[in-house]
Amino acid sequence: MSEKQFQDQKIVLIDGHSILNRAFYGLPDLTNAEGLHTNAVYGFLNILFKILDEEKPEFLTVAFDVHAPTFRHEMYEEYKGTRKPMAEELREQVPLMKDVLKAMGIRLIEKAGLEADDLIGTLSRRCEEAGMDVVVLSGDRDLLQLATKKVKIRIPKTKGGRTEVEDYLAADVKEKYQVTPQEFIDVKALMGDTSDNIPGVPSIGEKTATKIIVEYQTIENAYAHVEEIKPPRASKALKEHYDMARMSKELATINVHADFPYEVEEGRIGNLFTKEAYEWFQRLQFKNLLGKFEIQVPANAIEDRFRTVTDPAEAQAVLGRAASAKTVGIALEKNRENMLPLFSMGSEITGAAFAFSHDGKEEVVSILVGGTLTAEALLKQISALTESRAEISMFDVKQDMKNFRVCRPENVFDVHVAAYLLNPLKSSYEPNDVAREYLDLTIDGKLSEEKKRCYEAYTMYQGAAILREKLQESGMEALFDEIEMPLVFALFDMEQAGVKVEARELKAYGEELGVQIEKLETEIFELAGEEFNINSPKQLGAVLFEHLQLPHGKKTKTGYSTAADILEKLAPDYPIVSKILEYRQIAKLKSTYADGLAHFIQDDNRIYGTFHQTVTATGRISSTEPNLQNIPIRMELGRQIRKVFVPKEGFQFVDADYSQIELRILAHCSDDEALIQAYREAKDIHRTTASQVFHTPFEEVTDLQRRNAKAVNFGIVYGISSFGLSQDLSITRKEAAEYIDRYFETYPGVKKYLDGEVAFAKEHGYVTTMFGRRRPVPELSSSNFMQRSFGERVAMNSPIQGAAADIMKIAMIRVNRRLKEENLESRIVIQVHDELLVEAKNEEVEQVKAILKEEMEHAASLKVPLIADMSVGANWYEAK
DNA sequence: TTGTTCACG
DNA sequence: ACGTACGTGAACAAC
Repeated sequence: MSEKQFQDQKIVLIDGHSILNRAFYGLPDLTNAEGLHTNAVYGFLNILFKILDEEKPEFLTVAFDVHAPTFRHEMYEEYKGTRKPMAEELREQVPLMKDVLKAMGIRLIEKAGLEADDLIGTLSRRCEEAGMDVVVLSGDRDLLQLATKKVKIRIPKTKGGRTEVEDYLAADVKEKYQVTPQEFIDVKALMGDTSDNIPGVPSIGEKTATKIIVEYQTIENAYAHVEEIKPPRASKALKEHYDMARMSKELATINVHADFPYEVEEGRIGNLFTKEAYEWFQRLQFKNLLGKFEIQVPANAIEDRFRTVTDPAEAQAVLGRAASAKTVGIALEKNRENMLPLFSMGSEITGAAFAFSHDGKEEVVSILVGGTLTAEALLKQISALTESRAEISMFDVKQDMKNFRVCRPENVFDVHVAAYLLNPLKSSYEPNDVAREYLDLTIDGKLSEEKKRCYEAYTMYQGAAILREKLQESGMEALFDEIEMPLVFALFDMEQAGVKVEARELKAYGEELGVQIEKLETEIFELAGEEFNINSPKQLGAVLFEHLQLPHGKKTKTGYSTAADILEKLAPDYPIVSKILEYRQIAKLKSTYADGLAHFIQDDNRIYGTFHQTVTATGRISSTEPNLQNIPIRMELGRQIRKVFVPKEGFQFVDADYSQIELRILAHCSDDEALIQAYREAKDIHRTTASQVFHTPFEEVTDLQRRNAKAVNFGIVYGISSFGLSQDLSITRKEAAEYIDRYFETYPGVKKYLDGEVAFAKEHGYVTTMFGRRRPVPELSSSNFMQRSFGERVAMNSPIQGAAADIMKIAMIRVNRRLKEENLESRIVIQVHDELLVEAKNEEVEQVKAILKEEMEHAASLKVPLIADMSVGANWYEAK
């Protein structure tokens, strides 16, 4: 190696086994489709890319021991005599790792008779002498002895799921361990290291070892002054075991003068993202990492068929052919970030891709706005296409409607919604996920925008047929066609309507809360005798349960629980606790509702929230930005906020909510005679249950008995457990179990039904609602008791909660349709699971009430009556 | 980002 | 012996 040839260039040296080991224990078990374990390889690559990104080195080499070492973790277990089975899952990833690194063209080094430590030590020394900057990556602190001014040791640590890296130059070692890297060896020689089979000197630990070396630098020098060493215990130990210390030092010293051939140039980093690497990443299903590849290896030849068109006449011709196709996949691109719904007409289309089959030939065309083709013209052409008889397949139709007002309910297929129905448990349904999962088409890598759009359109085109078939196979085609797709448009209308909010009154309400908060704060600090952040569970826990010594209840992972149910038990005895509860309540109202809602009020005094159709596991709708489904009602102070939700001038609110829809569904599905009878006779169901469960005449049921029975009824719907019920009612588990037993004696059909659902779920892996909606229950096959119990509760709850959601969706579609067909100006503005809020024109109120009642009560025909209660008011508070 | 708390059905 | 009621979303603190 010629002198200073590589001056100021940088090399990264990696301790292969050690990093692989770290990655393995830092990540949950991952396997690819073939069942290969991949977590260690995946973790290694992530750390590798992170380091390369930060260091930007010219050279890279990964060192391995020739024989896979017994991993540190296992040796420790062995030493403790509690050895666990060999981590075969890790062992099998070693050759895999090497293959992947080779595919990326990375220099590997391993030498019989030399440990990776020695290879790295020697290389780091040689490279430093060649004038290079050296970065050593290892999970092992032994390598700290290699640190110099130019050799940086980097040690990745997994901290709460994320990897952080500790960096050590020579000075950093000194700072942290009080000794130089060279002296670090001597410290270790004294203290020993069981995991590395370094004996050390008995009775000398880290503290004493460090003290001795700080004073004497080496064990040899320490031995020369052995009589002076304090404490006497250490002095004696060193005198007796000096040989051991010398031997330990030898063992602990990394050889930096090993003899093996190596040319720096061999480690030069080339293109890591080779075709071979891409294939490996695909096989191992590292889809996040595929994005790093510049080159796209086409999964098949479709990309060759992509075309880009910018000429208006040609665009017209393409869309003309599309209009006569059976199905057209469309992907639209807009210019600006999503606008507020009210002004969304301002979004401009910048391009669109279309995929379809014409005369037996597939076309995938990207049309670009610009030059002679205007946004307006393109949008017009697209509108004409959506008016044709072709089935239009898109992703997230509601969003495209907001941007461009395209599509008709009659001929549209929303891939997003279809993918959700097929598996409602996923957290996202990106077009690329759909392509990979259903079309076996991996779309990754850095692609031009046009190509991305082509792929998306192609996915929509192919996806429509494939997803439809899957929906049909799983009995959800009618649910999709008759409920979910029409609902897209009902939700769109609802979002467009928005809801009016009195901004000034909301502000006044918030200010009033602010005054109360300040007052409470002062009082709490007074009672606590100190000031602290009441919003911090950690600080609050410290004040209550440590400083003030209040009896604490259960603990959370991070400390004492300060949840309301714990504090409520203390409130009667400690005034500070009830003040805190009050503070919490009011602070929540101010931050989340008063201040939170104010953000969303537009210039027209309306709030336009988003209602999501593809979020919940059960089929319910969810609401965000803001969440309009959790506006306070239970407590009077919070309930006041509903007064700021108002209908516009000349309108009133009509609110309609289902009466106990879930219990009625339970009655229907379980076919339980007594429950059906009770509902048919329009009896007070909680009182009836109380009367039966507590063997008390109907007329003599006490309020407490009724309240308890109500909790049991709720519990049944949630998938009852005696523990849950006992918590809710503050009774013993035994008593709760008795309530449940008596409930099931009263309603044997319910017991049979719930058991049946669990059995079905165990056999098939999913449950369904009466409308065919599925929810997978993977937890049921878990070996973990907790998980499995959760699965059982889910199996009992989902068919009921899901059916209620289905029924409400049907009602919404029909109500919305009738409001429009009957040319009314009234609109649904909010849905809260079993409740619809309608902004109704004064003259239309009676008609709206009739429509709501009729459509809600007849949305499904059950064995018991379905009842919806109506109420009219000048704000949401009054209309409830 | 993750955990805790709490608002709703 | 385990440690829970079912389904959501937002604010805040702390890592």
